[in-house]
Amino acid sequence: MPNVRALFCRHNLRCTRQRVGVYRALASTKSHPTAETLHRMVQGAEPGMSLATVYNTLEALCQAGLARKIANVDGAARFDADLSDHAHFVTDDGRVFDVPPDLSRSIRESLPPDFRGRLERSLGSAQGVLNIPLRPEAEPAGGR
Amino acid sequence: MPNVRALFCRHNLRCTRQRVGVYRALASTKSHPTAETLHRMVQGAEPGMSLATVYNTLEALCQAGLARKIANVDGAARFDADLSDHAHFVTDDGRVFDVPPDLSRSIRESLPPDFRGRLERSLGSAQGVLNIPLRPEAEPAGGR
DNA sequence: TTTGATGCAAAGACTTTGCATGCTT
DNA sequence: AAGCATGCAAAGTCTTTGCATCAAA
Repeated sequence: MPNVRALFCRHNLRCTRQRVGVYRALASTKSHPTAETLHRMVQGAEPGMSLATVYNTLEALCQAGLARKIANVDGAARFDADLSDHAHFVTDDGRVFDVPPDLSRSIRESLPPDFRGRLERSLGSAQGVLNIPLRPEAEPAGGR
Repeated sequence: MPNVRALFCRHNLRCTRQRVGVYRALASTKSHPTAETLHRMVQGAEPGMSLATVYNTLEALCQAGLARKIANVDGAARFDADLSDHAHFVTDDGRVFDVPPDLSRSIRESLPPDFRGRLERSLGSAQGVLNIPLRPEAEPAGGR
C-alpha cells in the first residue's frame, strides 16, 4: 500500500483516520463494495465510524478522482478505487466484474473516430459511461 | 403506433388502460423518462393513476422484455421502450444518449471472441451491461 | 487558530408492499 | 366468476443534510 497521506495531500484531501480507513478498505479489495459493506470493513480499524462519513468520504474520493462510482441498474451504489483504465461488466442481478485494462482499451479504441467527437459536442465537459447490453433480445418492436 | 393490445397479449401481459398508457408514453419518446416523468405524461390520458402502478407496470414491461431499465450512477431509474439493439451513453450528470444500433452492434462485435464466453461461464443465465468509461483519467494509483 | 470533517439523527429521494377494491379475461 | 392489477398509504432502502463537536493543517 503506497503512502495514502501523500496521495491525499496531492489531491487536496484532508487526511483523517476515517478517510484513510475507507480508502484502504476500498483499495484492498476487488469486490466493488457498497458504502454499507465498506462501513463494516472499516469497523475493525475505526470503530464507531458513522455510515454518513463513509458516504461523504466516498463522494470526496470520487470528486478527487481517487475512486469511481459504478453505474448499476438496481440496488446500492458500488465503488472502485482501481484507477486503471478498465471497464466493468454489471449483471442484472448486481454482480460487478472487472474487464481487464487491455481489453477495455481496445474496446474504446474500436469506437469510430467521430463518435467521441460527436458526443463531446453534446456533452460539454461532462463525462460518462457507455453502456452496452450483452445478449440483446432483438425483438422487433412492432410485429403483428 | 402498432397494436399495443396484441403486443401485450403476445407477452402474456394483462391489458389494462393504465399499462397501455404507460407503454404508449414510454414508446412515444426518446427521452428515457423516469417513472415520475411517465406518471406526469400519463396524467392526461389516465387521470388519477398512481405512481405505484407506474412502477409496477414498468417492472412488468421489463420482465416481459418490452422495456429496458437503464444503468445509471445517480438519481432515479430511467426507462426505454426502444428494443432495437442499441447502447446508451449515460453522463455523470444524468443525461442519457442513444447510441445508434449499427454503432452499438459494431462495438459489440469488436469484443474479443473469447470475452463473452469467459463471461458466460461466470454469469450463468444472468444478463448484464458492459460499462465503458470515456475519457479515462489514467492517474497511476501509487505515484510518489 | 482556522477550516473543514465527523457523528448523530432526521429528512429526503426513490421504490416496493399490503390490502381492499375493481377490472380484465 | 376467478384472478390479477390498481390505488392508496405505509414501510423500506439507500443517501444526503443540519448542526454541534472535534481534529487536521
